[in-house]
Amino acid sequence: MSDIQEQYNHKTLEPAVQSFWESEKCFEVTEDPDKEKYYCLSMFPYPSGVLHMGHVRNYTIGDVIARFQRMLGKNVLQPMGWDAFGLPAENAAMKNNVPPAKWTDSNIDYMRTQLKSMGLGIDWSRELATCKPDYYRWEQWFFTQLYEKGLVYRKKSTVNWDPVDQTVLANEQVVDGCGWRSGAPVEQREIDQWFLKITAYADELLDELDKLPGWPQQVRTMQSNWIGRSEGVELQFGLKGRSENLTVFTTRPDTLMGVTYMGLAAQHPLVLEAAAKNARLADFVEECKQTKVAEADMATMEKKGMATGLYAIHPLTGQEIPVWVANFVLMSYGSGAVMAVPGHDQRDWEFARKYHLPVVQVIAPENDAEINLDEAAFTDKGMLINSGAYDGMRSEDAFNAIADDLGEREKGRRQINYRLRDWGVSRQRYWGCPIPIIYCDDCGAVPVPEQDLPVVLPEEVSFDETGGSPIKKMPEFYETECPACGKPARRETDTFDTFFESSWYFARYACADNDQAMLDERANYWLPVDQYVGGIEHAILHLLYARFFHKLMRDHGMLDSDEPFTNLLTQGMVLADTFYHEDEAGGKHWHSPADVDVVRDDKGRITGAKLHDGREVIPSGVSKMSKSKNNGVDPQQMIEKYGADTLRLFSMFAAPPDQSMEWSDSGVEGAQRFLKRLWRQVHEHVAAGVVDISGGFSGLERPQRVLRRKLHQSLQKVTDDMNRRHTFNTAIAANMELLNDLARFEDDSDAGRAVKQEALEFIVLMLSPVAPHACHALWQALGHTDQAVIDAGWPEVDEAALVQNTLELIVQVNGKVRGKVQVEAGADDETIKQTALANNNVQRFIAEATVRKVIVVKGRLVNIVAN
RNA sequence: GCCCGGGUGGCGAAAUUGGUAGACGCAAGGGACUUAAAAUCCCUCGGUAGCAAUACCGUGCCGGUUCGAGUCCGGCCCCGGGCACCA
Repeated sequence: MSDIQEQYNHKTLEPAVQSFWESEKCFEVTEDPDKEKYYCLSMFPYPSGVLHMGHVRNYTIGDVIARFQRMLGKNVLQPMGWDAFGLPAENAAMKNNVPPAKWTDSNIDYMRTQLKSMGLGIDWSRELATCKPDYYRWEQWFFTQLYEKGLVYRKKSTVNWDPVDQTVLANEQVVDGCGWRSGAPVEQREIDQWFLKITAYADELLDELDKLPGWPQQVRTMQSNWIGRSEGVELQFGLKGRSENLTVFTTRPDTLMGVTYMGLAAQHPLVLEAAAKNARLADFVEECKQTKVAEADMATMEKKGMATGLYAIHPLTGQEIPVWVANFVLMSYGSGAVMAVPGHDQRDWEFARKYHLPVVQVIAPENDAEINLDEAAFTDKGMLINSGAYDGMRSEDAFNAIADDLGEREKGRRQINYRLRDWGVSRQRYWGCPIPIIYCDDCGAVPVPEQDLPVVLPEEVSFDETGGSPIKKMPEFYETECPACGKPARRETDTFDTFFESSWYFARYACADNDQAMLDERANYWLPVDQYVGGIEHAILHLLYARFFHKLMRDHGMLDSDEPFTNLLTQGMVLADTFYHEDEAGGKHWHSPADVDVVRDDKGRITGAKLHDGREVIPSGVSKMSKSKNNGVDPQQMIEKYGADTLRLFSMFAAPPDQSMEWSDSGVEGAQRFLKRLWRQVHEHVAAGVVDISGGFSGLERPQRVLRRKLHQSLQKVTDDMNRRHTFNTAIAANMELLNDLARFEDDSDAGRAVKQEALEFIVLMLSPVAPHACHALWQALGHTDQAVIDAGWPEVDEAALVQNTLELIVQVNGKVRGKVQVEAGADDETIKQTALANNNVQRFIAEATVRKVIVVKGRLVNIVAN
């Protein structure tokens, strides 16, 4: 690496620097008690085939942070692996007739070379793939441990069923209510599935959100709302002529006297019993099954119901209340029954209006506000009316009085409820980790004993056209013996939700080579992850499951920490322009931005767009890069054309990491222009010899002092941007500004060249996390031939260089800027006031008025209030 | 429908704790260099008026708090993410 290239050429530079890092094992790390550790983790990719720009953005952010922390002297771990189980492999298997394992393996091989060409500082010795038995055996083992602890159970739950293909469909595979392959309307079907008791950890998962100041507030809020802790009352309504009760939960017991009907889920046993004797009700129950199992669909569908003929008994008044079946009540949440208060709940109100059920007001506003229950429900708290003994109480007092009265009569009790539901982990799919359970006619469900693990997923399989899981049709897989009694038994053919694998991979990286245990003491050295980086779309599910799993592993004695990720950065999406043309039938055909030239007017506004062959297409704004809009940009082509440094620089410069980022070809060219300009300026400087600046700076002339002050101010800002704010776009902009100043700084004196040497060195150091290949070479060019830039420390601010003698202040009159004044740095408020009032333009605005007040904001501005 | 974000020049954005709105970059226009092109360098660049100094308007919409609001508060509109089987 001694030959310095005069011309910037990423094609020779980048592979050379990458092989230096590889041969020197620069990023392979071990536990070092003498150094502060820093674990920087990016969400691992699904091996879909090729890297996309979302990956590039994610891994560049992670790499910039990792490299910056390394320059701060920390022992930095940055690992990588593959979230390798999942649905796309099965789809590809059917489309291309290749087994998912083979498809996945070759995707991993290709994507690994792509990642390496990005120049990421990754410790590849820890690489893992979740589809390998040496990984998933441990989650099978852990599942059996959780089973023994009672944290795992089996219950019926609802899935999307394709009645033609006779398979379970993922929500994604249901398009407009029909199976995407068969086109048949989907039905809900209840099947036995395995669940993890995440609700047992609901309180801790909620409370510890407050102990995660390094997480974005929006993610904490979303998780908090998802867990949805609410305090209310669980109460029983009797049933006329029957012995059983209906149990419901309400957060508004103060409205109990306003209950006018009850709602039951279509799958509720009482409804099914009634439907057996009532054909119309049976038809309605069938109709309720014709819906996709997704909350958004449930919430937006037309609310429908039907009377069951049953009557509930009000627990306090003894009044008879009609029991309805309602399609929006779900059997799988709570008890499958709700009490309806149409006067004070909007959904109940709409249902009541539709079916002419009575609406009773039992809460009145505490102020004299007018309300009209013919227009909408009144959902605020207030004063009780029409509620017998409770009349005149405020909602809060009535809550307690009614809860107490229900308690005394043994009809109810206070209860904490969660919106969070237990985690269903069963999937009726092939390409996943087999659930280690054996079903025996005599012994029931028996966990696979430790010595028989792993249950290996057969990899030589073929799919039929229905897309059903091949192992469900493979007796050689599912026929086995009961581990308890030895009789013939059947192996579970469902696999785990792929969130299972991604819930603990961050811990496995610490000890991926251990074939004796899931985790070892090295996990406690590296965990918790200091910085986690990934897409905002994972704000709830993945991050909540990973937090839950971490606590499970802690409570199993494998980890000491309470939370897996100390700091979280949620990156925004990558967007690009879209273009289409319409065919005669009105169908849209999307064209890749790479095939389109935009047409602009003389102000640069886009007025139209044309394909390279001249055909007109319609610009349709920006949206997330996707196959459906054909607006993806291939990172590999970008790396070949411009180099990894340019691609990294552009993706960090175009927007702050947590915002969405718009792709721009000319923006990429701008990034390359800047790198070339830096390259040229460094080489022009060193052509006259490198300068030794170890002796420090003294006796500088004013322009030299000004440049040096700007340099150290910029360093201060960039350090804060990199460390605290993670606004890499403004860190890069500050370096661009510096380089602009430096280009204008023409001073070939010894002192001038020393100032320039320092500035160039700092710029190279500050940019090296973003553009590590170019900065590696430039650091050598600047005379550091015995030290790689990754081993150079982050530069330090010279406080003496920051000192400023005069300050420029803004002068406002009534909040509007009217002038600028120069004052001595130490000037007192009175001097500042007088200087401001003396300003010519300021005088114009206060001459005719009386000065009422003068506000001096130190170091910033003076505001003169006058009228 | 529910939860969470976002909306600033022609475009991506900046303004960090309520204190100069538009840093930095892209696009565009003008110029230098060149036989020419590319590359590079210099200048202009929110709108209106003005030779200019400067003035008025301007951060999705309506209202409020404040000496001062892109930033805080209330109400709306639009766009995006998530909603438990895409990952």
